[in-house]
Amino acid sequence: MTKSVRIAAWNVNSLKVRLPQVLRWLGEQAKADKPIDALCLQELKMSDDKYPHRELEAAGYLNLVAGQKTYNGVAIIVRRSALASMSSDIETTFINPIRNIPGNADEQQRILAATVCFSGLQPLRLVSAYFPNGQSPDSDKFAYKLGWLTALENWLKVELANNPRLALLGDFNIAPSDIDVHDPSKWIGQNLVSVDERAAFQRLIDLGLSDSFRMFEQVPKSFSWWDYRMMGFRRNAGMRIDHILLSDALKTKCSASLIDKEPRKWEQPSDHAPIIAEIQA
DNA sequence: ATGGCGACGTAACGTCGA
Repeated sequence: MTKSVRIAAWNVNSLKVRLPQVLRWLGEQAKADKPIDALCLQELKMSDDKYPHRELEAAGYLNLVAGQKTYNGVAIIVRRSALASMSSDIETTFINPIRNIPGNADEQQRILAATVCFSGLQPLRLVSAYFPNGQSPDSDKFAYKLGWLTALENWLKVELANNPRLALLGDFNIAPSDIDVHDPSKWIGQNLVSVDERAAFQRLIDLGLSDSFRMFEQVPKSFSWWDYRMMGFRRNAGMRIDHILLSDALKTKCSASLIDKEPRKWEQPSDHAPIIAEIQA
């Protein structure tokens, strides 16, 4: 019997508001016999003490959290029954956890990494990432974004050497190519698509990471984020800025990569859709 | 069409996201 896991990422834009949808999505995926074994969340917008451990544990998931009030905040959620040993202990489930980029002092909670051992699979190194937005190329926030990207690249080089089976999942706030933008002519040089950001994305690829989504045939105009304004979703005026990057060792094991637009259609949705990659043993 | 939506904090709007 072939063993596989589904790993996913979702920028929920406030877990306080979106918890019911996270639970619904996890439940529907499981019911459809496509359970999510690991879910990396971004933009929790809550401190650690507000995290809904109880509700998610009751649904069968264990949680590692790097929270922050108001902005940012990331988590890794794993399905207990998919683990190699059905632990209920966070310390033994999430091995070698890392919060933030080592050596890069930052108040903003944007990186959470841990190694997880699923039943039937070699250990997986999961990195839940919320890249800075950048606001606009002439802003201080953009300079922060570029500095952060360099720090990430330098850290991941080491992390990949130590953990060959690595997945980087989350909201990259970069549309890697013009086909990831609904109207590229309107976006030339702007935040999310600028030459500097795309060069930084390419440097991550050059470390030995692959954009799992582009390993498979996809329908044109596939996006992961749509502006709440201007009826962005209804017009499919979106961007593909959420990604699952896989190391070479995982790339060969990946059997599917997709964006699930369904939750974006629900009442009071996040502006991002969840993304999924399937990894075979 | 440069604001439009939505969440947050603090208490009727400003700030931020992308």
